[in-house]
Amino acid sequence: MDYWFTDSLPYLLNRAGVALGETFSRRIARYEVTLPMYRVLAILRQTGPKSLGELSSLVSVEMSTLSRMIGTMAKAGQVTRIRPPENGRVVSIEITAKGAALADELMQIAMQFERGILGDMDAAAAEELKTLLRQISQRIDKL
Amino acid sequence: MDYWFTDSLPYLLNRAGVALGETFSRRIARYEVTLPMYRVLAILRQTGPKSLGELSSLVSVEMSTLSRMIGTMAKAGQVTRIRPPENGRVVSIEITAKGAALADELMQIAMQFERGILGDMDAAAAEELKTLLRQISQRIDKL
DNA sequence: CTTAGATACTTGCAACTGAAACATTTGCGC
DNA sequence: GCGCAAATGTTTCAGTTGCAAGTATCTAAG
Repeated sequence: MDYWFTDSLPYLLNRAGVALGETFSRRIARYEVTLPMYRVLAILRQTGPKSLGELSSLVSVEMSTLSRMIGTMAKAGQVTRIRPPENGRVVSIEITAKGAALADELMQIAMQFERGILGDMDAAAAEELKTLLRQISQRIDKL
Repeated sequence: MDYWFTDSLPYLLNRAGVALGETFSRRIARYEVTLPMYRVLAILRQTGPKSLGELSSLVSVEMSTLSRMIGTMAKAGQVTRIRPPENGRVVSIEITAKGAALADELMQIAMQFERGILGDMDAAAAEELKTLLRQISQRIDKL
């Protein structure tokens, strides 16, 4: 056997991803925001309004789940749903001032968190890692 | 702002992980095994019996969830629960012959899958990627 | 030997999720 | 323009999850 499961890419990726997610979730818990919610806020903050479908694929969350999530975020005053007149099927999600402020605060935490993880890791190695991760995502999409 | 969310490590990691997981799940769906179940089978197959707690941390699944999962896997005849006489608190999970055969089959698929993803990627780069992922998991555990 | 506390797992319950059904709007072919 | 298929979200419902409480076993102190 030349295959060792715990050395496989999906295993290592999942392991690191779950660990990162759990730890970061704990760090932002006091803001009453879940990790997927933070992702939505960060993306809206940095790239402007998005439709549900776009958001769904950007944050890797099922549209039905996301629809409900946006509902609670709207109730919390972090985002608003807007039906653009030019296309009544779409729902454009926009971040509010309150949501933007929250996003800024959380992204500060995220920055520190990432520094803590990458830590003394070689900056070039970190960039290489990210490039490989992007390649993997791309490659799977067209698999 | 020197921070770009969609270039952050947790984001890229999650994105790649979800994509990998979804695609692989679809590939093994016809065996009536979920991805976490496959992980359990693969680990038991390659490293022998494990307690629930050990399995839980190895596959990054909550113990309560895992306990129920092992229940359905036991019903399906893939694993057995054993109370070792020397320690009655622990439950030792062992893979059955049927489970082992299934694991072997699924790991073949996983091998092909991984080859498909890494594809033409430089073998050294892939190894580097894995090393970094291991480092990240370790680093978070002691964060 | 008894009992308090720790460990390891299981189960009950409320909350959440995903797939499928539904609703609405748009665009296309005629 | 009219009817129908496709696109986009929302809602429903059955199944799943995670936390907290419960159970069983072990360890150790007195």
